[in-house]
Order: sequence, then structure tokens, then C-alpha cells
Amino acid sequence: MAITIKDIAKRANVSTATVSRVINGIGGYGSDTRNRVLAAAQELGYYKNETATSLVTNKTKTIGIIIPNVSTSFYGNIVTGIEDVAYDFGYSVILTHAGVEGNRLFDSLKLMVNRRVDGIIIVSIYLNKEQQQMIRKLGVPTILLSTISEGNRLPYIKVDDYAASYHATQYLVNQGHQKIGLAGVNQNDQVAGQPRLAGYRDCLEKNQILRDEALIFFGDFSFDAGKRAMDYYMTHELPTALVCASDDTALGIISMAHQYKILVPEQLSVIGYDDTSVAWMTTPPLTTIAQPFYEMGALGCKRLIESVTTNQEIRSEIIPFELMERQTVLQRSNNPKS
Amino acid sequence: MAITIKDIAKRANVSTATVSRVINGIGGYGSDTRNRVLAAAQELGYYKNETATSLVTNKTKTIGIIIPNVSTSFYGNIVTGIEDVAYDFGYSVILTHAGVEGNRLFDSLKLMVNRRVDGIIIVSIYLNKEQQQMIRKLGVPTILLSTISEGNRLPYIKVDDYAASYHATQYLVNQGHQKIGLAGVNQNDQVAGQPRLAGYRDCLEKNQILRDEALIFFGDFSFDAGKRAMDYYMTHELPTALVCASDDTALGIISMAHQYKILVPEQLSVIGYDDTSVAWMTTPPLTTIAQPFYEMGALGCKRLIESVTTNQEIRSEIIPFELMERQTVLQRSNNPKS
DNA sequence: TTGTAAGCGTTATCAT
DNA sequence: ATGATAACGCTTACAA
Repeated sequence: MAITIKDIAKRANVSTATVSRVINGIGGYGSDTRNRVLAAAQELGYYKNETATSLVTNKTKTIGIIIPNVSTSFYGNIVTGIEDVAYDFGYSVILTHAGVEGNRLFDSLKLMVNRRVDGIIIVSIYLNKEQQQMIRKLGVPTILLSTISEGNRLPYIKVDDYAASYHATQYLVNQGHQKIGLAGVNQNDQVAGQPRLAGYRDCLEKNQILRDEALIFFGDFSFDAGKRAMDYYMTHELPTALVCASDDTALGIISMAHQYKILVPEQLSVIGYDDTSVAWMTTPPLTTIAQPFYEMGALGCKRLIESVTTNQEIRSEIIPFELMERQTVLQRSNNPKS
Repeated sequence: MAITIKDIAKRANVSTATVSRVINGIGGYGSDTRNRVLAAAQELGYYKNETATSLVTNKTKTIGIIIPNVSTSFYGNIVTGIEDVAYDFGYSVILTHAGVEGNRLFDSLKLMVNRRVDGIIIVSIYLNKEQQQMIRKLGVPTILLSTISEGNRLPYIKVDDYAASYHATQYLVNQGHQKIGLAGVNQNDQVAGQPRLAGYRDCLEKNQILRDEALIFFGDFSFDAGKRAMDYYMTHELPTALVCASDDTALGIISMAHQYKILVPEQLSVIGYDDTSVAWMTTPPLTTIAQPFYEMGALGCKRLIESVTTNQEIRSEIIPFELMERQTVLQRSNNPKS
């Protein structure tokens, strides 16, 4: 079977305790024994059994990620961020996706606890009161990324969706738009949908632009939602600018606009949300609200590990968004004031 | 501390052995004891400590994924595929990225071994002889996804890059193109670059189209490589159609073509590779070679777990690609024979 | 500086 | 059907 510290101990003529010490660099041994042990380990091709270590130290140096699905580049960046800092701190990352609707969430949590992860990161899954309480009862440090829990009892890191949506809308207003639509947000979604809807509405109101509910088309943040939205606008009332729920939705809009021979941005300005890689790779490149996914993952992981090691509670943080001005919004100079 | 089977044993008036039996559903106990134990576990809020189990069973029910970086939707789909079947088999997935150049590969492997994963999946990292040998020495079942190892000693699942490239080129030929370029492949890349170059060249040769090295622009599969390629073609010789190293590269081409006022596909046909989400979301949607990423992940994981449980060697497999005809290649009917 | 030995939470063998 | 108990590979008092 695999080499153990016993084998090393034998070969180096020391006790297993000493082997353990030098392997962990604890100190308390002569430099010659140190060398003997290291040499023996080397020669035998020793790999430490971390599961044994975990059992006695009651730490796994592992953090668990629960994510709706990993397929979007969106999540990929978050995971990369997490993994990078985990790596720096000597932690491993165990990943599970909880299904689109967050079913499997319970299973995922159970898995994490069974594996005795030191901390849990939950990405983009809204937690209701029951789930929130269950998680707190687990006693495992947990942080939410790009989502919140009912009552906000669990620490989170996310962008201010309300402010971002407001900002996007205001940007459009500043370019002279009066007829501004909102496409693709899910109004049942407390995390992103509702705040963005509110930000959009409040901005229009503040700018004394009359509210036109017909300019709002709800959806599920998808590409297809964008396509359906555009269909809808064509048969109802076409805005001059559109705040979209996501980059995917924005691209759906653009795709359909193309079919209807509506020029973007000349006839229709479009602003996305997320700044996924599609945003800058598409032609014309998409003006969008950038969420710092990588940073979110990295910061979240950092905070979590800090909490694991210091036992301090994690404080929620709002992380800044950024408007990426590209080419799907008509610039003011060319824009006919309505 | 956390609840252990001892606690349950005490409360249910049985031995820990019995608790273990019922928890694992081994059989060999009365249904009343079973109920008592289960009830006790429930009441105490017991979570099994899998690290302890791993220590004695010498199995972790964990498989490790090593991936260059998780950021591309590309990898996200593979990971999702892996995770889905891992979940079905009751396995967890531990993830690490090995850096773009596969530096950190050694560290990643070491981490996997230390954690005593039951199997390893390496994605998109070419393994040289030394690395290949090291991995075999590890004695951990390993499978390669979308890559190979020097000498092909490690089992892999991938698309036939040569055939795919040949197919893409032939498709362009069939549409009447004679001046066909190749953009963005890395000729030092033995996994994807070289076979695709060969497929492209052989196809042209078979069709008796004279070879024009000036139509080949090497790169690194990136968006930027596409942009540079287009710059190059504009100042040298513009083909009528382009086989691209990736969807990203194709989009770079299209982006730059737009700036040069070259119409796609009217003046320049473009075919991508991968069929990432950008491919179908962009306007016009990209004609491209689809690699079945999700399936690759799922199948790879399945084969690996089979191998873990049966101790059989994994057999390498070629998985089919598919040409997705969309709108960046001019159809024959409209295409002026040159 | 080094060794002895008790545990960590399970599983699994061997009795009963 | 159930219970003792010895492992599993490591860490960590406590001794020496």
C-alpha cells in the first residue's frame, strides 16, 4: 500500500512523531535528522495522507462551493477567483452544483458537511428563511456570493443591483433617451430582478420621465428572453433604448433586432449586464454593466478563510460595478432629443 | 463537538458497530434497532464524517479535476458534465486549475494524491513524457479530456481535431471557396494546433487547391489572435473564407472585418471551432465545429468511475464533432466560383 | 531533541 | 442480530 510515516520512521531510524514534525516543519529536531527524514520521504515517494490529518486536526483545509451551474462564463470567473486564493492559502476547493432552481441545495450542503469542509461559499442561490436557518445551524462558516438570504442573516458579497440598474438607466437618459425599456428581468427574483426593476423605475421618475409599463418585458435573464422581448416590442411599442437583464438578454435583443432590420445602436440602444466575455467579443461590442466576478470570488474566498482561521464573523460587502461604454448605445452628440 | 456514532450508539442502546451497519444499510440488524438508531441519528442531527470513513476504507469517493482555467464557458460545460455524473454515482469533485501553461500541474497532482482522490481527470493540458510517467507512477486512475499525452500512454477522450479541421475546410470548399485561410492555431500545440493544420492542408491538397502559406496565420486560439490575423490578411492577401482556431478567434476576425468594412459572410466566410455559447448568441450566429463538452465531461467521469470500481483500464475514445451550419459562411448558391 | 502512546470517527473482523 | 475491538495514518500531549 501507500507509504506512511511509519515507513519513513523506520528508514530514517526515528519515531513517527519526529517524522510528523519535520514533515510539518514544526521544529524541534536536529538538522541531520531533518535531512534523514526528508531523504527517506523522498526516496520512498511519500505523499502525505491528508484525510488522516483531517481526522485528527478536525480541519480539512477545504472549502466547498455550491453553484447553480458552472456552465456560464459568469460562474467560471467566480470559481477561478475562489480557487486562486484558496490555492494561495493552501486550501482545496470542492465543487457541486445545486441545480438551476437550487434543488439539490440540501444534498449539496449535506455533502459539504459530511466532507467536513472548513467553509462554504454559495453562489447565486437565493436562500429562504428555512434554508438560511439550516445553514446557520450547520455551524460552518458560510458566505454568499452574488446573492442574499431572507432577512440578510448570512454574510454576502454582491453588487448593488438597484444602484447598477439606476446607473444604467441614467446613462441612457443622459444620452438623451426618453423612451427607455427594461427587458428580461424576473420580477419574482428578489436578488436581482426586483432591485433592478426598482432602480430602473426610480431613475425614470427622478428624471421625470413618465412611466410606461408597456416598455417593461419580464423574463429569465436568458438570450431567449431577449428574443421574445424584441418580438414583443416590435408588435407593441419600440423604445429607443433598452436596459437588459443580462448580456445574454441583450444579445437576444440584438439578434432579433437584426432580423427586424432595426439598427443597433442607431435605432435602438442596448445596455447589458454582467460583462461576460460575449460582451466584448461580439460585434458591435456591448455596452454593459460589469460585475467583478473574479474579484468577487477571490474576495469572498479570502473573507471566508479569514473567518475560518480567526473565528470572526464575516461582514457583508457591496462590491462596485462598472459601466463599460462600448458601442451599443448611441452617443449623445448623434442622438436626436425627443 | 460534532455528533459521532458513539453518541448515537449510546442513545439507541446499541454498539457503534450496529450504528455503522444501519447507517450504511449493510443489513444484519432488526428493524426495531434500525428505527431506534435512525431516530437517534435524526434527533441528534448527525452528519457522517466522511474523512473518517475514507481513512479506513481507503476510498474518498472523490474525483479530482485539473483544468487550465475555469473561466471559459468551454471548461464550464466540461465541469458540469463531470459533476453531474459524479453526483449520480455519489462522488464529489475537487477542482484545481493548473495555470494557463500547466505550471502548477505538479502541485495540483500532489494535492490530488494527498487528498487521496479515487481518480483524476485532466482537461486540456498536454502531458509530456515525464509528466505522463509521473502520473502513471501515482497509481491513481487518470483520464485525459480534450488532450493527449506524449506517446498516448494515458487514456483520453477527445474530438478528432484532424478530421474536424479537414471537415471544416471541405465544407468551405464545397461552398465554392478556393482561397481558404487558417487563422489562430498554434503550430507548437501538438494536441489541437498541429492536427488542425494538417487537416486543413490535407483537405486543400486532396481538392487540388494550391497551397498558399501566406493564407495561414498562427496564433493562440484567442480573440486577439483573430484580430491580429485579420490585420495581417488586410495587409497581405485576403482569403474568401477562413477556418478559425476557435470561436473566440472567429469573433476576433469578425470584429476586425467589421472595422475594415469587410462583410461577413458576403465578402468573407468564417467558420469557428468549439461552439461555445458566444457562437450562437452573436449576430450573425457563427458557423462552427461543435465539440460536445458536456458529453465529454460526463462520459469521461463515467469511464473513470467505472475504472475506479472495476480496476479495468480505461480505453481511449474519439467523440464525434458536429458542424453547426449558421450564418457566417456564404452558401454555395450565392457564391461566385473563383 | 526525540520517543511513547493516546486519540480522531469510522469500518470490519471475529466472537457471541 | 449484535458487540468488542483492532485497525486506518496521522497529530500531539507528555515524558525522557
